[in-house]
Amino acid sequence: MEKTHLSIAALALETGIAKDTLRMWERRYGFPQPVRSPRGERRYPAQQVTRLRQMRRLLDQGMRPGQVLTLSAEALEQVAARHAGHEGAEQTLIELIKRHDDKALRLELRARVLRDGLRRFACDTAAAMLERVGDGWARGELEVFEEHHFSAQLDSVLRETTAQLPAGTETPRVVLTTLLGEPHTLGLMLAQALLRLEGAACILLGAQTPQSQIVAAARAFEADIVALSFSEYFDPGAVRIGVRQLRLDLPADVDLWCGGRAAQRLKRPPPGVTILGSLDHLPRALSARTGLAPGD
Amino acid sequence: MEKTHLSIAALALETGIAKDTLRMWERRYGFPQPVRSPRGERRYPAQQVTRLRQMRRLLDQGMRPGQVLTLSAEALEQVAARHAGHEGAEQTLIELIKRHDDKALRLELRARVLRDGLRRFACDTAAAMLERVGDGWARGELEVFEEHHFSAQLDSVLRETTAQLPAGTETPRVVLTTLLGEPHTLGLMLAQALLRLEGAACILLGAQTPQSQIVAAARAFEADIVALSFSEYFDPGAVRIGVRQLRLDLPADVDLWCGGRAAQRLKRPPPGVTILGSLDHLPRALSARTGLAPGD
DNA sequence: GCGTCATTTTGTCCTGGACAAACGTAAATT
DNA sequence: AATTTACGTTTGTCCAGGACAAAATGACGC
Repeated sequence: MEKTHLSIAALALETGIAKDTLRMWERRYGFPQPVRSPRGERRYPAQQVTRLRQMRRLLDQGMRPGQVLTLSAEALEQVAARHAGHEGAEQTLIELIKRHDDKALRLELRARVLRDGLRRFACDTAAAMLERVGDGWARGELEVFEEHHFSAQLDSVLRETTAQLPAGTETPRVVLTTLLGEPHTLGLMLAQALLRLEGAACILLGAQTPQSQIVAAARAFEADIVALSFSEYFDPGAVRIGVRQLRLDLPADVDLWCGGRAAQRLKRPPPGVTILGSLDHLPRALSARTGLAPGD
Repeated sequence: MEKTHLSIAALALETGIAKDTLRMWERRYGFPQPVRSPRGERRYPAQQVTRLRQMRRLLDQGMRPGQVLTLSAEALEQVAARHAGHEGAEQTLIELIKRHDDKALRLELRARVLRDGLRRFACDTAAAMLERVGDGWARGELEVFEEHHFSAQLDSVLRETTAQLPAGTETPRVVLTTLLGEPHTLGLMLAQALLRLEGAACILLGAQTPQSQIVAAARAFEADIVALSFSEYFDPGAVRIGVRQLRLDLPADVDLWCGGRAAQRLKRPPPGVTILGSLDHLPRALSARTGLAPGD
C-alpha cells in the first residue's frame, strides 16, 4: 500500500542486486528485513532501501558482504571516514560539476583541451580529473548521476576532438577493447586520442569482448597491436589470467598492451605483454615499436 | 562441456526472458527442454536458443505463449513467412562489415547520413541496419566482434554528426539514460540526434543509472522530460516495474518517455508514462508537448 | 459498437536445500 | 619480493514445486 514500499523486483532494479541474493542476505544476515504484504510478499521500507544503497557503495569499493551486512549505523561513519585525501586539488571541477550546468562543464572541458593540448589533456588533465571524481564519489561528495554525467561529457569531448585529427600514416593498426567484466571505456577513448595523435589506425570494439573474439578481431583487422584497458576496480588476478591466455592465443607478431589502474598492480607481467605505466608511455611505446624517434 | 550450451542466466540475458519464466515454460509446455549438467543445472543447446529467439519475435508481434510454445517446426515457417522481406535487404551492409575495412564502413555510414539526412537516417536507416545486424548475429552470419565493431562505428558517426548541430531553442530539457541492467546506449544516441534536431537540450547520463539517481538528476538538471531506452533483450516485466516506480518518484511535471524494443511490449503502460512506438514518434511527441505544429 | 464481469492464461513470488565459484589466508616456490 | 599453490570460508546462483495476482480473452448486457 505504502508508496515508499518496494517489491523485491523493484528493489532489484533499483539497487542492481539480484532477487535471489536479496533473499539469501535476509536468510543469512537478517538484513534486509522487509515487511510482508497481505499475501506474504516482501515489501521493503524506504529506510532499508537507503541503507542498502549505502551498503552497495561499500561493496563497490571492495568490501565484502559479510562485513558490510553486519553493520548498522557505523556504516555511515565508515563511508564518511574514508580517507580524506587531497582536499583542495581540482576543487573547482567538483564545484562546476555540482552546478549541473552541462553547457558550462562542456565548455570548460573544451577549454582545457585547447589550453593543454590534446596530448597533455589526455595524459595529465583527464587522469587527474577522473582521479578526483572517483574520489569524490567514494567519499559521497558526488552523486552517482553526477559522476555518470561527467564521464559522458568527457567521453563526448574526447570523441569530438579526436574526430578532428587528420588521418596519419595509419600504421600501426591497433585494436582497442576491454575484457569481459570491464565495462569502462573511457580509458580506451584516452588511448585512442593519443594513438591517433601519433598517426596510428584505431579499431574500437567497445567494451567486454570475449577473448576468442579479440583474437578473431585481431586477425580480421590485421592488427599490429591489441590494447586493453583496466579500470581501478578490476581484479588484478583476473587481469593476469586473462592477459596470459590472450597472449597464448594471439599470433606472436601481434603486440599486447595493457593500461589502466588494475594493470599497474602487475609487477611482473607475463612474457610478451607490455604494461603501460601511464598514458604518457603510449607515444613512447609506439615510437619504440616502429624504431623511430619519439614524436615529441 | 559444449561451448554452445548456455546456462539459464546466460539464456535470460540473451533472450530477455526471465529465469523464472523459462523454468515455468519448461514445466507447463515442455519447452525449452534443456539438458542437465552433471550437477543438475539446465544447459540450453544452441538449437533451442535459436528457437527461443524466433519465438520471442512472434511474441513481440502479439502472439500468446500458449500458441507459440506448442509449435515445433511450423514456428520456423511462420517466422520465415513473416520475415521474408528482410532476406535480401541490407545484404551489402553485411558484406561490408565482413570485409573488416573500418574506413570503408565509416565512409559508408557517413555517406548514408548525408544521403538520407540525419532524421531519416536515425529513424529508418539505422533502425533497419540494426535489425539486419541483430538478425545476422542471431543466424550466426556475424561474429560477436563484428557486431561490436559495427555498433561502435555507428555510435561514433552519430556522435560526430550530432555534435555539428547548432544549439537550438534549448527547450525542453531532456535527461537520457537507461535503467540498471540495460547496458546498450545506441538507442540513446539515436534519440539524442532526433531531439537535438528539434532544438531540445539533451543531458546524457550514459547507461545503467539507478532510479533514485535518475530522479535526482531530473531535479538537478531541471529536466522537462526523462527519456529511457530499452533494448530487445531487456526483461519486459522489469520495464513495467521500473517505469512505474520511476513515475511515482518523479515530479508530476516531468514527462517520462520510453523507447526501444522491450518498451513496445507494454500493452498498457502505467499512467503518466509515454511509450514511443518508434523513433519516428519522437519529433511528434515533442511538438505535441510544446503545443506547436510538428517541425517537419 | 462498447463497457463489465467471469474465466483462462501467464508471469512472479515464495520456501528451503544444495553446491560451485569467488575470495582470503598462509605456506611453498620462483 | 612477487607469484603460485593449497585450503578453508564466504557468497551467489540454481533447483523444485506450490501458490496466487495481473493480464488477456471471451461472454454478456446495454
